[in-house]
Amino acid sequence: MALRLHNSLSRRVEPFTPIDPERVTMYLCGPTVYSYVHIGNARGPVVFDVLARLLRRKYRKLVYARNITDVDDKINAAALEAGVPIAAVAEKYAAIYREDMAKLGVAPPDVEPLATQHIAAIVAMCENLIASGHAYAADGHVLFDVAKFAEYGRLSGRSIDEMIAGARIEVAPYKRNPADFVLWKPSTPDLPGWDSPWGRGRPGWHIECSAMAAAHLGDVIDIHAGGVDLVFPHHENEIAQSRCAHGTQTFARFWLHNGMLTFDGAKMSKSVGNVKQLHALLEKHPPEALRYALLSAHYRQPLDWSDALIEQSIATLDRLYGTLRELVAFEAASSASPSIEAVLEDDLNTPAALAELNQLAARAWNLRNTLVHGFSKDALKELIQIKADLLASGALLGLLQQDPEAWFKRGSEHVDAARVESLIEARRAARAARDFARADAIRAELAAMGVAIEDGAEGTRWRIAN
RNA sequence: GGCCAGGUGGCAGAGUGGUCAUGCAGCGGACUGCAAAUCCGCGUACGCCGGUUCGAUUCCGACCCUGGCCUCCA
Repeated sequence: MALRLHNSLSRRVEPFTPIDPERVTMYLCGPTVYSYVHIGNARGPVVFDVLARLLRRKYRKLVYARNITDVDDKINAAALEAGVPIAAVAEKYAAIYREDMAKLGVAPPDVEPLATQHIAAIVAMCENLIASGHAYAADGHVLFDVAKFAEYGRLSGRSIDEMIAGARIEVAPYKRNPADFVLWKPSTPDLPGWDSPWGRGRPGWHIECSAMAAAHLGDVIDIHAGGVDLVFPHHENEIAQSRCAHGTQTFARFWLHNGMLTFDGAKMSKSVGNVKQLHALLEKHPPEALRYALLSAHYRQPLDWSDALIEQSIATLDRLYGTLRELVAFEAASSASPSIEAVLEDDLNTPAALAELNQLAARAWNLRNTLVHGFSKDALKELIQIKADLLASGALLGLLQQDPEAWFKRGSEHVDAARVESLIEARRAARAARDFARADAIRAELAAMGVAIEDGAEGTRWRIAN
């Protein structure tokens, strides 16, 4: 089956074909590193990580770029407030971002460009746009002249007239047109700045992405992704800058936009104040459950974040890892082609993929039970195939890759395993002696330690209680 | 106000013109000393009103409601 993706440019699902199948290019707008990100900020990186995994299976080479915006007014403000150098703020939160993404199972992108390392390219792009008449310098600023780009507004489906009519911000006097946006702006001595033909200054946000995408992926890229809240103005502006600077008919052939995470009935955002910080959630909950939760809805749909969603994700992973735990004795077959690939190729339908994952696990469980009751060559053959499929499907989603025991004993560093084992042995002895009061007392003691026990045919095993 | 998405069973959430999503929770049963875990079984879901159709949750139209963008934002 062929990969099909929803393209925001056409507002429909289209067959995806890269310009160069030997080198597929994808860009995702990364974070501005001025503070901790919230869980909503992780949705794009997670769902497009699944897309990256899919593309790597299908094509020989993918170049996936996810930038870091390390020059921004918010960073300046955070540094001022903390009384530390601006670069220190950016470096600190960029490092935390990388760590937290790794915990979520997000594979690092092929390139992670920093805005501050592309200043020369940004300045060159501004000069280029001025030379071609698409931008103008005014009052230390460089502005993009939206009237010079006929297709401005096409992605977001709005006209320049509407934008002007709906403008709620005060229009700066140096703008020719209220919709013109900043490519370069002046800096004061206390703020980061670089020398330029227009004086010492710093880049506007939109042009950073255009410059970094061009530097690492080329003038025309296959896929550009980001949150749906970036469609306007950020992505609209990127298209305008890139196409005009490069003289191309296309900037990104496919525009992919993930829906918003909501919380308390509204989009999760710092300005609304209804945020759940990713870093804090990772300390409280199994990271894999957070990833599962983020994949539980289709990426273009809104997803309401809640404790119940996390609990449900943990419960489902318990079941899946519980099945895998029963299958450790069976060696998985090799070179599996994940059966969930087909649904993922249908515009990244991760909920359907998760449903298939559960069905695979159920099938594996049945086969395992069949084998327990009597050896069957066919059942064994199918089981090792399904186990391989389950693991390969999980790998495509970035799930189920840990040792099942590690899942059930996560966070058990605080538990004295030797003591748990000796209590389990004492309980076994009490039960053998039919001293159930003592056996139950031991079970209660274990529960107080945060340990849950499961009696099985082969004895008792333990796990960390949810 | 303009432009976009949506409204599916207790909850989360796919999908489809006419059998089944899937998961969580719940209920009943098996197993267990009792639990837990596991297994088996169960529940007349598609916002509202019209239309098209032999048949619509699925297509069309109106209406109601929710969310997003229009300003920083994943």
